[in-house]
Amino acid sequence: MFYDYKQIEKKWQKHWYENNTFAAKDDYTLPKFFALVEFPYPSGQGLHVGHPRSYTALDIVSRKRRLEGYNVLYPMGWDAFGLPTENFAIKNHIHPEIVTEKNVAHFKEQLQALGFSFDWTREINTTDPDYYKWTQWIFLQLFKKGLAYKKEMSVNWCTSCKCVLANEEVVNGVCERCGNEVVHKVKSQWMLKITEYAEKLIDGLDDVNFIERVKTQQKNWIGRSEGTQIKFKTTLGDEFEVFSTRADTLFGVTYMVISPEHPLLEKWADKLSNIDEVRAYQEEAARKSDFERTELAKDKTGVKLEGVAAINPATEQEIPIFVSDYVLISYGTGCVMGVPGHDSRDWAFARKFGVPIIEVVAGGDVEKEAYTDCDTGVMVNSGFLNGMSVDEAKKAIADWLIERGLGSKTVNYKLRDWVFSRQRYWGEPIPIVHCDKCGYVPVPESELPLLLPTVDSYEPTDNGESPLAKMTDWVNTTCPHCGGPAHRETDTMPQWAGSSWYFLRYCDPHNKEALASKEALEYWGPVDWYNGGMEHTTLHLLYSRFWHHFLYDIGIVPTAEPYAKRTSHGMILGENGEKMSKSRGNVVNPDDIVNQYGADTMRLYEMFIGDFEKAAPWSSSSIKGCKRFLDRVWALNDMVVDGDDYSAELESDFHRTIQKVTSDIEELKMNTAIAALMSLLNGIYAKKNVTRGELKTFITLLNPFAPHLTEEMWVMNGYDGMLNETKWPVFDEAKCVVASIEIVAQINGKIKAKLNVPAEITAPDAIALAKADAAVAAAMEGKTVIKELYVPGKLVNIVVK
RNA sequence: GCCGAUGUGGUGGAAUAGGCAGACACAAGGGACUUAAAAUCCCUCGUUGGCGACAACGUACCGGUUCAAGUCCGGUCAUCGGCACCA
Repeated sequence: MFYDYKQIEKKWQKHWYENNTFAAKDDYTLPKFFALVEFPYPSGQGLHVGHPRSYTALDIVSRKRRLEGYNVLYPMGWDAFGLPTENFAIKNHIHPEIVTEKNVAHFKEQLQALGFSFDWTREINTTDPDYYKWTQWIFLQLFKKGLAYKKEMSVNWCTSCKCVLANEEVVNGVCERCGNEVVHKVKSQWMLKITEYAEKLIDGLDDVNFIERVKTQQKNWIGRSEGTQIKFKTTLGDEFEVFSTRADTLFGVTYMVISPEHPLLEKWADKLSNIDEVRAYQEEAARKSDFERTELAKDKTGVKLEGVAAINPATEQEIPIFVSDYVLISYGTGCVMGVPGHDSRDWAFARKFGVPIIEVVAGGDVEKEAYTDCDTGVMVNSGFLNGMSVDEAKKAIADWLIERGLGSKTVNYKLRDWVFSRQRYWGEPIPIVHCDKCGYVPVPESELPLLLPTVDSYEPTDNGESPLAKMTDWVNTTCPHCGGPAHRETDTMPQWAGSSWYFLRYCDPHNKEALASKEALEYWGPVDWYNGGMEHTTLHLLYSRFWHHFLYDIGIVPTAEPYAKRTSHGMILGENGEKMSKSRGNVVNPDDIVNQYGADTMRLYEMFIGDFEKAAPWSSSSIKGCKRFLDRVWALNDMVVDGDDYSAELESDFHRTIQKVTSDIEELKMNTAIAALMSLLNGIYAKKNVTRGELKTFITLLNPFAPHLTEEMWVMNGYDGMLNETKWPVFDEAKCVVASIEIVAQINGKIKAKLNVPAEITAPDAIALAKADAAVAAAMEGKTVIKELYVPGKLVNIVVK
């Protein structure tokens, strides 16, 4: 009988949705499993075939865990604030709320058409005031603890989005989203002190089960480096500090460099005879965009300060000070010591500006290039450090500096504080009021949510203010503290705000009193398994870990780390092996696939496509194999014979397949799990019939992958209850082995024969059997046996000469 | 430049802990069924040589360890991802 996937899939999707079949239970005594996938941004383009790769994988894990008796929470929601919706609204003069609503409805329909077992009773939306009330509440807690602060600073400004960007959103000097130029602009911005959590965010990685590349990427991004902070006196009688990881090279310091933005330049201004030249250089540096700084900056520029010099504390010699933009104001102290002999940037600078190069670590040729090796060199020209290794010298010089009050051990991070303001409309209003008398005052918690007002135009202003700034009725308010006139903050939060805690809301999504009840958070937290894209490693994943650590510190959540386990899926590429994009014309639309092959085939194919963690190109012909497999499964309906047991010829195959599918799913090796099921099906076909017991196990194993087809077959064949309520099959280890196995006989590692032997055969018997084989005997003819070995279940190898 | 990953047939990819390389599929070729096509079913399918049972070679490249290497070690090349003047 023909398998009508369109009708069958729709039927079950409706049934599951109307009956809340996959709703998590509120019974907190059951063993729990919280599976999480990144909730989508509901764009106008609809679902991408990349989304279902992640969603299907954890859907499979969730469905299996339910059959194993877990209380599973597998939720879904909408990360709906954000620029594309706002830009669409500007262009078409439609309120972003209406656009969002429409997009969400479309996404939801598409997700349901794929048969995911999401708990739709817990659906959330970051733009819902009942939700963003708590986003604002968390911000206020950060503010109260001094972790949210406003700062006049140079920010990344996207000229096209007319909006500031976080450092993480600037890619190769251009805007991550639109690809347009990013320039520096001094603006007053809300900042979150993520740097205060740098250490905890590194240490926390030891307590979680994240795939290694996520851990290393986060560690590199945070960029911890240990070194020494060293004081240098100047000829003007004052002093300044530098940070160095190579304090051992102090005797080789022949100049200093300070960043063009450094405040010391102002302090020294009237003492500098070439101040005009310095000012011109500062202006030039400020004009450079990030793109110019990173792409064109390999050639060193700079100006020597006339009228001030530094004193090397080790040699007590005067050394020149330069200003140069290769030193960043935002890292370390904004000043560095120049060691041209042992740092390639300093070497290039020294060569260009004629600064002497001194060798202090022997082993290279500092006339030709900087010698940066720390492992093998020996200290020279370095007074009391001479003869030491680099490591010994680092310790000795640090002690020497500390004793004299000239230095301290310091740790620096590449991580910067998080720029949290956006001059845009479609985001959570920042719940702060500015009062001339009282400064920045939080909106009282009782007044949350601070609703986003309706505006006439969503267009950002050219002077860089949010469209909210034009809403004077809304902006002008009274100070919650003194009652005097005050105005509201008009910047909104970045898109990352709502997604930094959304998983907590799933635990208790309708709670009016708290972001979630304590009991719910204690039962469900932490997320047991979180799968998502690598592109979120240094953004969403880091931000949400930061917020969760903070919420832990103020006693809201039960663990410091939000996610016990993190895995990552590879991208699905276009058929030509390139990234899918409209401009390349290689986009595959999930709706078309569901229409043509059905959801079960789509799910199966996305899991069979290859290694889950690797990128894989879409293939419109390979998917046919998956459809063919499901058609063959359906055809089992006509092959059923009585019998609750496995047939003798397939018994061990069944046990081994259960074993393999069970473990493969947990390791996200879906492709080999499916291959095992295909092999088993081929075995059933060879036998030409299937017992009721065999069919039951087979469709239960296949159920997480192809839930509609298997549920229908379950009902058709009259098994008890529903398939989604049955038990996951168990295997018997003893029955996984077969009585007779095939081993190979090798001479000097080359295969000469294949032998059928009993599984329990002893080594001497196996070797004797091998020797009895004609081909083996022929190969041994006239040779001396040196060694004989038997690898149980695998092979016999006879070494001869 | 630094950090990480990857490299296997025409294609996607398999191969616990070093033990039959190419599972499972796709594509291709041949055959059956059919008026025909689609669908389905059966066979072949790493390369070279041979009519042939068979032999030699083969997991990016060079070398090493081992009875045995896709897998371990040293080096080289290529591709992808991340970071990139971070002192």
